[in-house]
Amino acid sequence: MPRKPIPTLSGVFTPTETPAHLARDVIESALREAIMDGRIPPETPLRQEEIATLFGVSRMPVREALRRLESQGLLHIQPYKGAVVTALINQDAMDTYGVRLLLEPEALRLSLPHLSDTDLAEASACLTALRRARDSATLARLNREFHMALYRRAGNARLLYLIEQELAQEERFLRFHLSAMGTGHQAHDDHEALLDAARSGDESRALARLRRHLSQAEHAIRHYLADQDNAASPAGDAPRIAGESK
Amino acid sequence: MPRKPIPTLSGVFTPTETPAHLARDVIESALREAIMDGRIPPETPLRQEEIATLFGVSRMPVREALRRLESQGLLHIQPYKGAVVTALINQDAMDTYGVRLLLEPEALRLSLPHLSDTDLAEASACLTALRRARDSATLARLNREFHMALYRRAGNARLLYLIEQELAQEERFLRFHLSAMGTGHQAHDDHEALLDAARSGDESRALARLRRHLSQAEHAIRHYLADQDNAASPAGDAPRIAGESK
DNA sequence: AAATTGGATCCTGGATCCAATTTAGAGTAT
DNA sequence: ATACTCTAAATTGGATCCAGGATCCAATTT
Repeated sequence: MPRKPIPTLSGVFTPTETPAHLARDVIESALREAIMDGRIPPETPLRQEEIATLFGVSRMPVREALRRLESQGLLHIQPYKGAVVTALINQDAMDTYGVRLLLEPEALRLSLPHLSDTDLAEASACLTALRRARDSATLARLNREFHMALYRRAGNARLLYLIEQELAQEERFLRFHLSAMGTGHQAHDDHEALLDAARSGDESRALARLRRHLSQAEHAIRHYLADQDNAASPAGDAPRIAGESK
Repeated sequence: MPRKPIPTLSGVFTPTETPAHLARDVIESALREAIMDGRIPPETPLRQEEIATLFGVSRMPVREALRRLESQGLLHIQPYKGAVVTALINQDAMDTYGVRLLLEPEALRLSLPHLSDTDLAEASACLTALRRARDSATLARLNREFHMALYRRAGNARLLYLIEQELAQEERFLRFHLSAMGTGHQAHDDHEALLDAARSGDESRALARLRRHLSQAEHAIRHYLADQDNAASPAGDAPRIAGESK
């Protein structure tokens, strides 16, 4: 009989934390990192006392850190019941691509004329690193960094902030599903073509590449999720989808 | 005589959605309202102790409330220095309009085919209420509600969430400055024309109206802010450029 | 045996106390 | 007078303690 695995926090954090900053900030960023890259999977309940002892502090800074992470959408807190890591909702992932198709081409258009050689070199470095990266976490992170390198000079801080939010969402999603999705080699060609167009400063071609890239990514994920839904019942043990358990 | 049925409690009590008035929640919403209304003007420093005694509680729930308001962008908290109410839209923050020009037309486009008569009636009700509203707070709120009524059926929750964030920013700004800006009669015509186009289902016309509306609003605010800056520093000082200080 | 109830235990919310940091002010020297 | 230093008050950050709600389990009832 399939027991549902209850995630715990054992061995998630390395005990190295240096108190360079305020405790609540250290804890907040540590928890955010851990949630983002999947070391703390969705649905995990976060006990204040447990986290406090893990970091060697009292529950107080933990509480403030949890409060902020809740506002950032990473946690769900219920009164007297505690904090639970937010589930990855498939619909949210799809919605994100709709938003990104609006925001990112505009950011690229604004940024393109101001891109320096250094920016392009950094983007290129991301691609070479992407080629030899193996684990999903690194792949997802490099993917985000590549995109941001191209948008960086857009000059609209609010726009860039929103894009970063969306990319963080995607990064978290990919960290969980990339290995099961079959790498996505076509995304690599898209990236190369996009960088190439950006190098030549060809706005319309770059925008077209970017739009195609995002559309294909959306299509791939949509297919992947549909397959998962179909395979959910007959196949014995498809990769777990967050929120599936009871 | 039929036996009297055994009475039960089903349906006697409304399933109250606010089970417990936690102090931190009460304080959070009270502070948010006060900040949005302008009872607490921008740049005001918020002392934890002062708020705590005002609400008859300790500083603890105040701290958690402040922490969340910070994440919502209404406060700015610095370590050991405390919380100050965030400044309103200024010259640097005008790029929210650039974002809105991307997000809102798309939301309208997606929503337009699914708008029901009820939706249109609600939007219309907002406009009639707008016509007789006098205070800035009501005007600003109705403006937001009118826009959201038209976007409501877009079907992309993430998109709608982002738009609500942007509209909330504008609402707070308008509450403060609408009276000084000269009401904005042209905005009213814009709204009428937009609703009219939405009623007829004419997508291209509705989108054009909306884009024009947003552009004009941006233009009006930009002008207003420029005038304020000039009036603030008559002759002697050069007008402050954002980011110039220090 | 199933359902309801009483209660032990765990966990969170809030209060109070202490430590760390900033800020204001007094005092002194230049 | 101005600038600088040092101290004390004010304010925030964190620890500890207690109260209240949630959850689980045994005891009692039906």
